[in-house]
Amino acid sequence: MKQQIIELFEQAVGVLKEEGVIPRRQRVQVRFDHPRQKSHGDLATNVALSLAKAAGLQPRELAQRLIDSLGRSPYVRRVEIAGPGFINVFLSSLSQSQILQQILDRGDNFGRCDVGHGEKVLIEFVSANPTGPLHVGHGRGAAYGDTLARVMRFAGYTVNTEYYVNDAGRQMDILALSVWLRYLELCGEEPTFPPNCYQGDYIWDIAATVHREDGKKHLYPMADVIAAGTSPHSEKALDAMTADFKSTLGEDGYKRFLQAALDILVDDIRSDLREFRVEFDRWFSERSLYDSNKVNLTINKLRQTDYMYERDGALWFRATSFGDEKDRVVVRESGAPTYLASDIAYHQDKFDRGFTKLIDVWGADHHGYIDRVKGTLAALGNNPDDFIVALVQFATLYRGGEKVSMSTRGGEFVTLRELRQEVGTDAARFFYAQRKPEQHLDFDLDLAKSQSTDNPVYYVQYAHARVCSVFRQAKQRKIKLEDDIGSDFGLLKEEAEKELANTLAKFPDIIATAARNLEPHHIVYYLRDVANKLHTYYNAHNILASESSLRSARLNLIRATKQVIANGLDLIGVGAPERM
RNA sequence: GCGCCUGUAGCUCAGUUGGAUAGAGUGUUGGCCUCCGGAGCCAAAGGUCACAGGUUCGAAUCCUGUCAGGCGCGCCA
Repeated sequence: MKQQIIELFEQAVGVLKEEGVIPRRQRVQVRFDHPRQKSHGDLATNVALSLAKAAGLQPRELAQRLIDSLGRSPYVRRVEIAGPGFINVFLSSLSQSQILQQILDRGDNFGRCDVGHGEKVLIEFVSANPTGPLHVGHGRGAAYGDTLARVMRFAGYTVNTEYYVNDAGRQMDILALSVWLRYLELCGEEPTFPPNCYQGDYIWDIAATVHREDGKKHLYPMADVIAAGTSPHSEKALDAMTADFKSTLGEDGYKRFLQAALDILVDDIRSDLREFRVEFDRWFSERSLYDSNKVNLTINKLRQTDYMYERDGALWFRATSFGDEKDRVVVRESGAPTYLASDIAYHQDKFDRGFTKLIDVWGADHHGYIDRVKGTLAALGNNPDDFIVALVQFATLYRGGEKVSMSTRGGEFVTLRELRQEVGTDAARFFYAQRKPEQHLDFDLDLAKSQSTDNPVYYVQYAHARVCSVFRQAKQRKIKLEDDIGSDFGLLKEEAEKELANTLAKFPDIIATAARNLEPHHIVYYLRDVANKLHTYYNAHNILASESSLRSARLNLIRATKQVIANGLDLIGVGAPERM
């Protein structure tokens, strides 16, 4: 509907251009928004204000000229000039009927639009190291990334989602070592377990699996593994330990522990996310980039540019040329590539696969990493603006008004699984979806858990269930619902009905805004608005008790409402229950 | 010290890319079911949009500076 009004005004602008009132070369973007105040009409535009200078006219005068050149439309009841030169448009009741019919016709597809023009987008999110279960911080990234993917798909982008599995590198060595040490304990040994190894109980579970399947096959004396003369607590000593561990067990032994850990941990993460209603199109292995030699190839390509140099035996990327604070090491003095090396290869690979827009969802603590990745991509000849990082701030949990303390280091954190079990997936996803990503999130566990009026999830779901309930009643009273198709929406003259219909009409706009700005939280606020309008209407007017043709129109109005709520909730990964 | 994010009602937060008299939820106070689900509705009260300048028809929004909080500044990821 809004689009049609925009076109109407664009034509009027065209006419004025013909007449020379507006300079022909002037670029004009007609925009309409929904005024806060009802007296300002259904839609309002500021074109006259923004073009006044170029036209050399007073804004109000230009507004009048525009209105004079306006074609007729059955959807427009009247237009007026207001304030400094706004043009307010009042829609006809026909436009209202039109939109309601459209909602019913399009059903699950109502709200779809094409702001994306099919652009190929790759959204990478979560990508937590497979070194333990996901915690509530990952949960926020998961909820945001998944919702964003759904919204962008709905808005006409071709979206793929990926989880980048960091199954290579130093952390993996430490993981495998941690499992082996626990395995030794299961074999009856008493190894010293360094504090910088992984402490979580799940390491025991993995070790137990290997122990059960392989027996004492991998039992070697600890002495072979502890490098002489180093403190067992330093990072360097840990590196020495992992190196000795690998040579002692050999390639096969090492891989046995690593793979056992990866299989269990990645599976666990996958099922955890699935129950959170988050599924990925692809789980991309970091190791595969090494196996296919892509890391080397990409680095060699970079070497051919002026942005790489050697210093202190290491290979550096000249990140400062791209606004980064300092240059960055890509290949260490030891010859081992850094995390950046595989990241360059991975992101270049995304472009190579034909994606033209890359969106990465990262924790806010990684923001210092953006410039260097952007820089490498630019150095490789890509447009750095096609690489977008959405930073997600951490969530702080509150229970009983108290902050729940969390430290990843000691393995003492609230897991996503615990959160799900405590508050449920619906509430958890709804709470995450409420905030824009860069906002700090205070997550009130008691509120999310409460099955009461306080909980905002129920407010929206209740509206949906309520409509379902009316239809159940209608059925019970043997009201013929077949007649509802094609009912006369012109009969809906109550203020509350117009308000509700008007709100429903905004849905496609909300989707477009959410997708364009990568801000799905708009949908949550919108749904609350829809629910409120529905509840208000419901309280003020009796639907089933009204005369049959009016009743039919009213039933279809709330049926359309139910549809919009269901569509919106689905986008944020929350269920729309028929009863509660 | 430098960089990024944040600062809006008692509390938690929106604010449609610069629009008209800044809005929700929650909390407080007061109303509303003989009736389709009261997990609901209506109303009142609550504001120096952190502060100071600037840009213009017009600023919570853009620019500069200051203050406060969070995060980051590794040949870790």
